[in-house]
Amino acid sequence: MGITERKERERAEMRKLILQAARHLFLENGYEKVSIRNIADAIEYSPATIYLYFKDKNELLFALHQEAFGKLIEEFQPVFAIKDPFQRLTTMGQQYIHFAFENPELFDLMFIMTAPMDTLECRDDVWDEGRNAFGILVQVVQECIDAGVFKHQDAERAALMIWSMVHGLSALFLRKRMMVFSEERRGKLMQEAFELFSETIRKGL
Amino acid sequence: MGITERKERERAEMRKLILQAARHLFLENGYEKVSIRNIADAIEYSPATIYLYFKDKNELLFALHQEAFGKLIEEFQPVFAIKDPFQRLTTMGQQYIHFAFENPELFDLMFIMTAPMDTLECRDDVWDEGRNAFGILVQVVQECIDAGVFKHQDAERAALMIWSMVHGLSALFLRKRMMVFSEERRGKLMQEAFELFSETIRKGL
DNA sequence: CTTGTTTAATAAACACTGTTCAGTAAGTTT
DNA sequence: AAACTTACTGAACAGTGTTTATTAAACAAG
Repeated sequence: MGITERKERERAEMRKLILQAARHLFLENGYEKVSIRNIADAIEYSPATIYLYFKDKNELLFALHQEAFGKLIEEFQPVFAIKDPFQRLTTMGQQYIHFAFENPELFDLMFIMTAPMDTLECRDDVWDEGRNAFGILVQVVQECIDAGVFKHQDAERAALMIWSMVHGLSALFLRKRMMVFSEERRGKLMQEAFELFSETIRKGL
Repeated sequence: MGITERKERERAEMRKLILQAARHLFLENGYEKVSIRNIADAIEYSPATIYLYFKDKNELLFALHQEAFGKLIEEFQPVFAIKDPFQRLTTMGQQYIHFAFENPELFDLMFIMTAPMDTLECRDDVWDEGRNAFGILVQVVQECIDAGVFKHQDAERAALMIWSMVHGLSALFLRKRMMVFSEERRGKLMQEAFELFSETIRKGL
């Protein structure tokens, strides 16, 4: 009876179709302007159909959020080829910021919006995507410790500190709080702040 | 002719009444669940009336955002009494995080939501509130430099680095990204990360 | 005091939103 | 061929921000 399997396949394909349309609209117009009806129109189905494949909009956003983590980790791959552990770490930080700049909507979904997190919370699940990505950072920090670049011994603590700095810089920018600086200075100042941070932890951590 | 002045006074009072109701509902139920109709109901006016006093919802949010900066700076006052400049700085950082924890909705309005910033952007104004608050930080950092605590000489650059770290920690928590850690460890780990940062800049900046 | 004019407030509508549910039509099983 | 299951949808519900024509009150001028 390959029939149940075919149905399952069709179901998975429909989910993919919905996500594909959602992703497209999302990246094109930004989250705020994408409604279930828009997605339904794009795939030429009724809005109600989407609810047969996703519990609600948050679950759909969560699925996109998962996808986005795949993309981030993919883009992280080149840094693992860098030999020097400290340079591996700083390049990773720069990559995080770069990802935020180049994929503002995805970054939002991954690290700023609460909506996708609510699906996790209501079924009190763990945030695997975040855990894994953070795990990578912890490992790179650990390698810096092992190489004697950092004197401090708690990799997780240090990783959280680094993540916070790099995330803060990105989030303040994306949420338009870099408006304290003139448009011309903004980019340079952010780059300088990041470099200052790198130097500071190299000397002081 | 005190008549135009009275009208102006009445107008200001109405604005205050709207903001008061909005603030109340906002803090009670969170931004997402407060509609113009809710506010109108609370003050027993028609929804359309609100549009006679605020261009749109964003402008209303911007007004609340301004208020919130007043509260933050008010709560900053005690730190200026601290003599040691470095301790003044670290206490300021802790105060920022504390404010985010205790006033999540206000913090959101001030530093995370884009909506209130959009009113500034569309009338290409400057973000005075952010400028002033950041200015305070820059000054405290400058005092650390002057006292010889930091070797690095660019106060603004250092201030942006510090703001980013402290903001990142707060924002990641408020937007539920501390879910990478178990509920028990969360608070302690954040505190430790902040202290590690303080130590690191004391030694390395 | 009665005009004419300005102002403040509103009811109603517009074009949306996420979500639910009864009903239909096709696919599958007996 | 009849019974059952599944996939899908139209229509509705209860909300959202915002605009506009209309009304009623406050004010100014003759």
